[in-house]
Amino acid sequence: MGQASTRSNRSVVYETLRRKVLTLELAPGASLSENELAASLGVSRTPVRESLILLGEEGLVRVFPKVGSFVSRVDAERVADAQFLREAVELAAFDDIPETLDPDLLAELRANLEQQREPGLDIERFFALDEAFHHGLLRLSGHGRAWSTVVAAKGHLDRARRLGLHETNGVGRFVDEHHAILDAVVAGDISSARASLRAHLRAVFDDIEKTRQRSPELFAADDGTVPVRRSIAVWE
Amino acid sequence: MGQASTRSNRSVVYETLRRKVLTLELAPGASLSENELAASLGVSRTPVRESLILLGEEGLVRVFPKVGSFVSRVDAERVADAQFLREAVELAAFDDIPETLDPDLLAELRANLEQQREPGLDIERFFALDEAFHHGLLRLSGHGRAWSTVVAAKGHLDRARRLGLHETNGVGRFVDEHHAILDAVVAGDISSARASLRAHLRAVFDDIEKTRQRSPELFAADDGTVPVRRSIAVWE
DNA sequence: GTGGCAGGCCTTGTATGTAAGCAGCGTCCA
DNA sequence: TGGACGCTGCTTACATACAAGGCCTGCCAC
Repeated sequence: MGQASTRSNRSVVYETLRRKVLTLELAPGASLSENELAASLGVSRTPVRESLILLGEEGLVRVFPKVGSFVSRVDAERVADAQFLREAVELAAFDDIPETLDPDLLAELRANLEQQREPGLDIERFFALDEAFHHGLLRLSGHGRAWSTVVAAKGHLDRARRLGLHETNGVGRFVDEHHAILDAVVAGDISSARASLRAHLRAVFDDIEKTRQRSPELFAADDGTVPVRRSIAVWE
Repeated sequence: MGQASTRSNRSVVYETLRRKVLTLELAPGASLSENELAASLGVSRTPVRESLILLGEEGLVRVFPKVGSFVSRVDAERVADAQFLREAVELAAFDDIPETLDPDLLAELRANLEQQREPGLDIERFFALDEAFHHGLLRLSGHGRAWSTVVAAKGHLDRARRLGLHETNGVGRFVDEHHAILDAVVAGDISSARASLRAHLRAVFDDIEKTRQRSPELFAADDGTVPVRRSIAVWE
């Protein structure tokens, strides 16, 4: 493998696979053969296997011993779990926001929101900005490191958001809510900020629920049975 | 390897190592050579290596490429992170407690508390009961599945509690607090239950902080440098 | 005595070989 | 026609061989 940096092959493979799963480029239920992936990526089975194990721990992949590995289906229960967790963490963080905010961080958040307003914003770009914004809110309260736990748990939530994208009328409303939240924080009105953040997170979740009611087949729960082998086209 | 069940070697190795790290049987800073562990456990390097990777992801082990793997030191920052996360999740769950509690689950919790009162309670037994109790509280509100995320994040917290054990005057006080929490829940006084739970979790954390101030050397932060090689005796 | 360099040992990272097991399909028999 | 059985091909699980690089020790020069 010809990567120039010092990063391990496993890191590269893991992040590549994770990104493809989260963006639905690898569809739920798709087969993930160690051999095929290794050949596609030009590495041996070892780093691929280790990546699949890690993704399995996150719930993004299911490994059936001696049978096969598959992208996990978007499980409504796990989506709800992730929603509960992120809401709990993000709201609790607001209790610890200091009186005077870190000016550099605040400037960073404002710049982020500016970019969210840019016309013709690509949806993947929006998701990246959205992530950075929520992470930034945690950092404001000194709890930035808790974000990694949230990230690890909310894979199903992220996939569900993408599933419902074509049902959403743009992201402008979410951007407005982001502004409202930050404004309240800057104004020192924590209880208003909490209410705005809660409403925002609930709105995102309601959007997902709407999608689920319209297209329940996208949310077929993992019931422990093995998906149809060689199901969907998979890699490249 | 002669295990009779169908569990994979990796699961066994992972759980064994994890338990030994959490109980401090494997001391912070101890060297964890893949070869040595494989020989000790009678398996090959593969399942050992995969377990170390998973433990690394949890923050319980640090892997230095081409140098060695070591039990991570108890990092005060990570302890605080875990405390914040568990408090956020457990308190948020109380918002969703139903009017009528699951009677089976309630009986289970009461039985648990009974066992916590048994005289001559072994400390490891208490920790197991404590875990089950807090997990049960989450299950009461329908958020039981979030516990696994908390568990994965609070490894450092658990080790810190054990470090301070000899400084604690028994666990009776904690048991009393458990009773107070459950009583408030049963009485339907959620705000009182929240207050009791928060106080309880803070008390646990304060105990840890006290230990840290008395024995800061136990909490030497991981600074990215490699621990002294062959530091402490390690396995068996 | 002290500083620098080199070699050997140990480490993890990766590749590949071997083992064991499930699924599905085809065949054969009733 | 339907059902059971066995084979074939795939999978992951585990073991092992090889590669690449850091650390430590000891020697050597100054």
